[in-house]
Amino acid sequence: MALEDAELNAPQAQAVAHVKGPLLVFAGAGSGKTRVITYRVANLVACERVPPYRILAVTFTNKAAGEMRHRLEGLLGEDVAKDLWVGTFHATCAKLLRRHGEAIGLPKSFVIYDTQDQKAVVTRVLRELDLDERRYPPRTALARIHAEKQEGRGPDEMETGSYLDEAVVKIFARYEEHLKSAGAVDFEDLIGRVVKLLEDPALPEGDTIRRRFEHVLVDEFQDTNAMQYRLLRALAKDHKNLCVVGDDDQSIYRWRGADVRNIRGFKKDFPDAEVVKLEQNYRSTARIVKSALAVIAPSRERVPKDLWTANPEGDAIEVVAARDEHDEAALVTRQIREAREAGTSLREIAVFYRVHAQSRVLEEALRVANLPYQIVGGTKFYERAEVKDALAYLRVLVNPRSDVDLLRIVNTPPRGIGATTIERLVAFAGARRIPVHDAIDRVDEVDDLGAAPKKKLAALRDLLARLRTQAEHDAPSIVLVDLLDATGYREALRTEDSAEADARLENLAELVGSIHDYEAEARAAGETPALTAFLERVSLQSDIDQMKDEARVTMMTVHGAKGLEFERVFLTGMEEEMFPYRGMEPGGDEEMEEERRLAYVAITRARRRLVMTHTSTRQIFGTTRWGRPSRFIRDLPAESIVQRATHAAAIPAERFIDRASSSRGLAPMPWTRSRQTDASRSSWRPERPEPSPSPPPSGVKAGERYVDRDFFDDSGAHGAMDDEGSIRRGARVLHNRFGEGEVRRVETANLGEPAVVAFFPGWGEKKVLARFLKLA
DNA sequence: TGCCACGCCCTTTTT
DNA sequence: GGGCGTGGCA
Repeated sequence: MALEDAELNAPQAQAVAHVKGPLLVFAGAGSGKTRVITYRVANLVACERVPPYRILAVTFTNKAAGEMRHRLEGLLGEDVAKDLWVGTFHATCAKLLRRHGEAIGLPKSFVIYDTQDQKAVVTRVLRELDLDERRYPPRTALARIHAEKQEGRGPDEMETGSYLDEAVVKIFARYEEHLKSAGAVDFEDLIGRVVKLLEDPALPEGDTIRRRFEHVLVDEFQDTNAMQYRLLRALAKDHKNLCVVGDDDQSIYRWRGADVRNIRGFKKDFPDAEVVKLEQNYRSTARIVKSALAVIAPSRERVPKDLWTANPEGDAIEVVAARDEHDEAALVTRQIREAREAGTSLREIAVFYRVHAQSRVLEEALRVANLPYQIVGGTKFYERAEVKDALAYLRVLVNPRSDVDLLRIVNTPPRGIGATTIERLVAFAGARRIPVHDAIDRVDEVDDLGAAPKKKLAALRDLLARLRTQAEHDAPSIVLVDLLDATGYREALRTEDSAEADARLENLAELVGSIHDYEAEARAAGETPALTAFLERVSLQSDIDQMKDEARVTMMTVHGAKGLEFERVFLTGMEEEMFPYRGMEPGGDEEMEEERRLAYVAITRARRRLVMTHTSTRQIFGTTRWGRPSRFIRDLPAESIVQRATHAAAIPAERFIDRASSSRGLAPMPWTRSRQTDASRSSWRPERPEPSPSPPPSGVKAGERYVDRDFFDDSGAHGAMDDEGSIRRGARVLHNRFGEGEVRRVETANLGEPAVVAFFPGWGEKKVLARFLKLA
């Protein structure tokens, strides 16, 4: 029976299983946080006889939700687990709104606007209000709107101080109008609308929802924002069975409204809450745990916790200086290869970076070295233009009022409906405050349109009507396939016959595949596949959810790594201004605190081996940055680390000699360990490089610094990589359609994928994506 | 109207 | 480095 499972008897899980009422669990990194929640849920069902459909467990990512569900299936059996409500904040709210949204005027077929869609709305609003896009960048306005909505304020409740604020209020108000008219919601609305349902005493639905859940459990509670917390409190208002699990040291989403005070002040809102601290780390070696603690310790405001581990000391953490990002990538690649040869599975290896922009060079190096990898995040599949186009068609079929979607496809593929026509149509719709689709229905009334455009618009209207009829009875995948043909979308790409078009067709095929997957899952769950459900799933899915458990190296941002763990972790770009990252605006102490917590998260992902790399120079965003080692490196305990430099970093290029002290002949490595004062620790001011002491002769002992020229003799690294038997200039290659050819140039296609220009006899020069080629 | 080329802009993290 | 918008040209 479930309760005999060894996992259920783990001490940390037992500690909280039977507590009633509000419960706060501080779960340190690697202390078995998810286990706490799953055990508690299992216990509620198995021992307390709580019906599974009356338990709600909320997470932040679909992946976390999926994992939790999976574990619960193991503990309780699929039959029982399927009735549990396990999902992300957003997915859970979407589900509730599908059921009860009509009470607050939300149509059943509402669509969810993602960031791109929201930006399109704001851009349109700016035009309508005749505001200059330069003075009021959509991004900024949108950021402001979200910040307000995350606090639960509408345009009327906004506090205004400046002239800019006044404009934002107008934009905000109009933005909301557009969403309402389109039958659309943004991410904030999903939460906000459910809060509205729950808090409005005039609505019976609030009580219905409240009564439905007897127990509410929340994972990663430190990342909740004001509205999410309000939602939780509203849900648990009557029974107070609210169990929150989190770690304030791992709060890394302040920028998106997360408020650490929710977890730090939980006890104030729920004075009778039981508080449990889980401080034993089961995941990492002692050296890794100590290093993580050393990095988080200087944090100014944290709930005191003593993370400890009974695990062995483990290997020293390697801190490696590289010359530049290519040198860094070569080093990482080399170490990954060695790890694989030593028997570590690639699925147990991860490469982290602070920002996506760092991934390209690393990716290139892994690809050339023939090391399989997956990149999590970055340009997302569902955000690719052709995929968005296809989804826009589907969404228009479901909800014709969605202007963003309609305007996206009105002339895609080109069907002779030009900018002028669209402008007049939109003006007509705007003046009457009706959706654009309705304006097309009444196209004859649009006086300033000529006969030809009217005819074309009418043709589009009829096409969409036909497709809509079909969508009512056919399966979503069939609708999509037919739609791509009926609209001429696929044909347009075929005719284009370029590498990019091939890739787009490929992506569309993948989209059809993902609908098939969805349909299979829906049928397995006993549901009829529906377009709305598929679209909702797409809107709420992130790349981290797509992560496959395959034998390949995982590359991701540190944010993406939260909640995951790997045997071996490479933490790259550990330079001041890269990590801690410094964006356009200077950033305050709060942000520095968050960077520190982010570093803590990164370090605690590693089970056994951790390598940190930093470079002297780095090309990023088109310019060169000179970086000094990150302050987080200097916080590491000397006895837990070993420092090295690559060969290239040890013999710096001439241009550095003036900057560093050339007499020593070493790359600048100003990393004498010293405890910083509080003032300099939390400030973004560039610190003075400390003078490097002369390098000591070295063995491989922790705490020492040395340059191992034999080990890191990668001076020929780039040349070596070219010999890996990969596609390069002059190589003979095979293509499905064009046959055998010779590579003329290697380049990066617009889609960010490696592409080559090759000469194929009988076809001439063709640009093709590298993945469609084999070596001849 | 549609295509292409140029130039300008920005540049974190994500449900 | 790259995405996007604009402007000129067919």
